[in-house]
Amino acid sequence: MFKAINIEATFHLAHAIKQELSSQLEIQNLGISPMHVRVLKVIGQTHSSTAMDIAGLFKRDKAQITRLVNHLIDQELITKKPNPNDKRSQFLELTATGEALQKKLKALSDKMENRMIEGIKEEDLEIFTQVAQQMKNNLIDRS
Amino acid sequence: MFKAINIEATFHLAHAIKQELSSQLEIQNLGISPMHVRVLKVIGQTHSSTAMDIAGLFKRDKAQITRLVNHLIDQELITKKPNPNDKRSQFLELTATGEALQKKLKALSDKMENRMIEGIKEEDLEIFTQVAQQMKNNLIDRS
DNA sequence: TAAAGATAGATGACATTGTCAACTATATAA
DNA sequence: TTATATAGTTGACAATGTCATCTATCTTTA
Repeated sequence: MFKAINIEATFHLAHAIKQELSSQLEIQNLGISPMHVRVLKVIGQTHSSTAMDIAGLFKRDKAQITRLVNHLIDQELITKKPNPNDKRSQFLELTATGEALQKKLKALSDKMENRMIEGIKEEDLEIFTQVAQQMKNNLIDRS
Repeated sequence: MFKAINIEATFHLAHAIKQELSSQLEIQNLGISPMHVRVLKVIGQTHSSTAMDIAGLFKRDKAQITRLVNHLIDQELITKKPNPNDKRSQFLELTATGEALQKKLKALSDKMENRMIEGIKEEDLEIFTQVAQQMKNNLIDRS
C-alpha cells in the first residue's frame, strides 16, 4: 500500500531546491553556501538571536552553527554583540554589508520560490505547507 | 508577500526525515546510511538498473553513485552482472543478504512514513505529493 | 572502415553538511 | 558554596555532493 512515496518526493524536492540555490549563488558569485543563506536570513529577521537560537531553530548541532557563524563573521556579514543578561552568549546582527547581501538574497529566493510555485493553485500550496509542517511535527514529537 | 516559506518548510521536513531515518538505522545497527537505503531500494525495485540509471534518477554525480555502489558491493548487499549490450556498464542486483536487508528496510520506512502521515487527510497527502513533484519539475525544467 | 566524438564508470581532490566528545567560561540550583 | 546546567569553541571525523581527469567501450560520421 505505501511505498514511502512522500519521503522520496521530499528528498527529491529538497535536492532540487538546494541545487538551484547553489547554482544561483555561484552564478552571482556571492561567496556563500545554502546554509549560510538560511543563517543570514534568520539573523536578519530576528534581531537578537544567538547561536543557540539558530541551532534550535534548524535542529542542528551547535558546533555546526558556531562554524557557519564564524565564517559569516570572517566575511564581515554579521557581528557579535554582547548579551548583557548572559556573558556566555552573544547576539548576532547583520553588518551593513550583510544587510545589502541580505536584500540580494531575499530577491533571489523570492524569485526562486515564485518560479517553483508556478502553475500551482493557492489552496494547494497552503495544503502543501501545512502537510509539510505536520509531517515534520509527527516525526519530531514522538522520539 | 512571499517569504520563501515553502523552501524552508521543505528543508525542515527533509532534515527531520533524514534524522529519523539515521536514528532508526543506528538503533537497528544496520551499518548503512540514508543514501545507501535509497540506492538499495532502487536496485531492489528495478532489476537491471545501472549506476548511471541511479545517478539520473537521483540527479547525483556519477562519482558519488560509484562510491555508494562500491560500498554496497563491499558489504555484499549487491553484485554487478555484465550487461551483454554494453561492456562499459553493469546491471546491479541484490544478493540474498541484500534482499533480506531490503525487507527490513521496507518495513522500517513504511512504518516511518505511516507515523509521518498520521492524522493527515488522504486527499491532502495526494496534493502534497503532487505539489512536491510539480515544484521539483518547475525548478528542473527551466535551467 | 577508420577516426572522432560520446558515454559508463573509476579515481583523486575537495567543498559542504552534519555529528560527537571534550573543553572553557559563565549561569543557575541545591 | 558547591554542583549542575548551558553557550559556545575546538578537534576529529562521517556523510553527502561536485568537478576534473582517465580508461574502456560504444556510436557516429567522414
